Amino acid sequence: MARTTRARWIEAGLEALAEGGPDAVRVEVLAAKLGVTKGGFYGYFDGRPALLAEMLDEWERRCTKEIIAQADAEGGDAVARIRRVGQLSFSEDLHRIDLAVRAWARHDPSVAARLRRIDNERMEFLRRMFGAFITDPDEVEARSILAFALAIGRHFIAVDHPGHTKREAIELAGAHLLRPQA
Amino acid sequence: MARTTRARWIEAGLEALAEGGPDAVRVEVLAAKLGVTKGGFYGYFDGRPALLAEMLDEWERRCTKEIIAQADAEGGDAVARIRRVGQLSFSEDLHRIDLAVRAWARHDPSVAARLRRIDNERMEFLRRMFGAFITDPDEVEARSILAFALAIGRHFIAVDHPGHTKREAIELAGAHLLRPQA
DNA sequence: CCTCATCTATACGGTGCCGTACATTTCGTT
DNA sequence: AACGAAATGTACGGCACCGTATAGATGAGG
Repeated sequence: MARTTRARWIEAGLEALAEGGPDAVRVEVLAAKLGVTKGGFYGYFDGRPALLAEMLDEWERRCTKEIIAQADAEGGDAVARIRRVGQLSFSEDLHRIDLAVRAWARHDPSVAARLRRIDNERMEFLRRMFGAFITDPDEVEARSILAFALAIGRHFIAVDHPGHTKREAIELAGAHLLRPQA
Repeated sequence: MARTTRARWIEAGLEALAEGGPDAVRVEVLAAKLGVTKGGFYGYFDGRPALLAEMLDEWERRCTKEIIAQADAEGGDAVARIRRVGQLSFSEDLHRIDLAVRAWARHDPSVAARLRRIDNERMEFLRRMFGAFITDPDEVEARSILAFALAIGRHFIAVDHPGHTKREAIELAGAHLLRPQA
């Protein structure tokens, strides 16, 4: 049994969310993508809103559990850990969903509330890391925000960097933030 | 005549876009909001896609013409001008549309192309301004990106700042970027 | 092999929206 | 005041999707 499991619906939902935002998460469209009809869907979920809620649960789970734990566990100095978070927590695969959730949160308070929990955890992590080599708390806060804003903002900004690849340009900004305190 | 002008449809469209994204721009909904039926709409526009295109035209016009010109015109030193751009170009009213366009651009290449034009202009402005008191071009690029990312990213991040208001925290980050070169 | 629970396909009515066709109102012009 | 163009209202067919009902397929356990 469980030929089209609950998890597969959620996965397909997250994929659609990443691709086209919450409005692209349509039951019949997901069914088609899964190669079935929507017949079974309503056995698993109490309608479309229920699916959206469970998608958010799943997203939240992935963010909290897997990411920061992993980054913390592997050790290394503060700079190395920030770098790793910049590549894990903000890794491509998860990021597509993440960015879609952020856009979604801008006009849905309940999503915004969930995002706030996640973001506060990430921000706390950044503060700890910057705090490891910077003493001035205002400076820690400033760099933490800038690092966060860079990680998110870069995906919403469409600029060319004459003389650099986009990646190099972002690296430049990252290096600026990781510099020892003046 | 022109009781419900072309401009009113576009304005309502931009408002809906800011509020709920491109999927919220529905002809019949806008009509209701304008207190008319959709009867007249198709006299002005060649369907919904045409309205979306013209909305983008209007947004683009507002960004380019009015903003940077105004910021440049008023003069002042580089720091003052960056600050002004941080409050004009990134002013609340325009920003709501701006952010919606950014989210939109992530899954619509034609929108992304328009955004790229706009963002390159803004980035050029930032480079000029930072270039006025920083010599190292890599440093200029780094700070420009960070400033841009902060201006955009802060609206997609939902963090609390213990001991600060959000505004104060952003100010901290801004001050960090505007500091004279080490 | 048969049976029952589980999952799926099909069919249906309802809703919100698109775009068109045409009738109707409104207002400047004569 | 009457005309005609511009703007609007009304009505229609179509589409995509939701959620429900029900019948059929499928696979585990006897």
